[in-house]
Amino acid sequence: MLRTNQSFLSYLEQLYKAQPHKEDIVLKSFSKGERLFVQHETTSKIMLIKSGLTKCFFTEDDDNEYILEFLGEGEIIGEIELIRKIPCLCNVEAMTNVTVYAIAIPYFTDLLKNDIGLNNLLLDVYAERIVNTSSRASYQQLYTTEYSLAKLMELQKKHGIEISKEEMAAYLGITIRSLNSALKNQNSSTS
Amino acid sequence: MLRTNQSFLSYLEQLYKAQPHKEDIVLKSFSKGERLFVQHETTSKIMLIKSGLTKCFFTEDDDNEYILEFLGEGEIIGEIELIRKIPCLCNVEAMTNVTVYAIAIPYFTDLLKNDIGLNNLLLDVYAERIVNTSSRASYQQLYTTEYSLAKLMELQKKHGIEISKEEMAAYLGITIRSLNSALKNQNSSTS
DNA sequence: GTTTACTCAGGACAAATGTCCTTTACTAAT
DNA sequence: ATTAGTAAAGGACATTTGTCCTGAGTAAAC
Repeated sequence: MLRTNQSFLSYLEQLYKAQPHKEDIVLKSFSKGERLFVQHETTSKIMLIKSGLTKCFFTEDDDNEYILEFLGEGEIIGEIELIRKIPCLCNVEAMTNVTVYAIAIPYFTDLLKNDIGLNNLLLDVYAERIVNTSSRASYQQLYTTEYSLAKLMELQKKHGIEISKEEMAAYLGITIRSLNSALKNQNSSTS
Repeated sequence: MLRTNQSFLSYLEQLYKAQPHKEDIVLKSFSKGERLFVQHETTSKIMLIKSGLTKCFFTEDDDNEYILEFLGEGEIIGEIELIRKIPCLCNVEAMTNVTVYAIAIPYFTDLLKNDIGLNNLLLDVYAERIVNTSSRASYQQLYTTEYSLAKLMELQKKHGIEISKEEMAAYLGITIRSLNSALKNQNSSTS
């Protein structure tokens, strides 16, 4: 739901500091609302979030959004597209101000081929993503909206994150109208 | 939807042949209906499908099934659980007679640590899985059942696979009753 | 041939979700 | 203060999906 990865962050911090000319990995900032990646476009950098919160989402038919995940510190983005040699699968947008390590593609490709440490870190990230995505696909099909909604509210509370109603609906794959109904039901059953 | 991986298959074939005592990788067979993995149980082998077709699915509340994917030749199973150090995430059941390469865990762990070729192959598999799973989660939320159903029927036709109605419903995350309605609608709109 | 048992499709109705539109409330301009 | 504009909430109704159950069709048992 909200993914972070401290070990990947410190791994990259080391690489960043170890650079002689600071040209393969550079720091970049994005303001709230800016897009780090745009669906269907190609990218020239791989990024790893140093601070801040982003959402990763599909847009279908130009208005319908579907949020895949919220990504926080230490999450890497853009490398799947590199590995698969495809344009950006989805949009990544800053929900707060965000700083990232932006990694040059030739440098990253080289790491992929030669650094088993990076490979192991990536495999670990991917394994976790697959577990999460699969479990979520399953329970969004098998359980009620209210269950997923409750989890989302928990997340918001726990991390002090601001998630708009639009974003909640987009994460749950329902309309705002339905979200309002679900929220109403939830309140009436809780109080 | 149906995943296969020829390059991984030939990679493992080579490893299999290269073994001096044939003890780290052994061939195993499963009859139609047998389970290669059982959800929540731990496993002592990683497997790679040499021939046949399997389904990978969650069971919730002991009766409700949700099929994640159909896995064919060259697909590896059980390694995510090893990497994440968790019990089996889901069940894997033979839909036809199946043969697999069964790989000893210490041997596989060693490969993970030292063989960059395996790491690269796995990363490629994972990247594809994440792309597929994400896209699917998205379109199952945003599109109609009929759309997904049409894709499933295509798959069945294209590969000459037998998918029961129960399995279709489990893949689509709907009940058989709803599947019947969807099938009826589909026929009336097609003919 | 009749009966029993089992499977499967679909009818009847309930619950959930979506579409469309009205109401409400708040803000800004005059 | 009045009006107009805008955004959010929810009412009314349609569609989709689910639960429960009936009835048709088939196969096995007697």
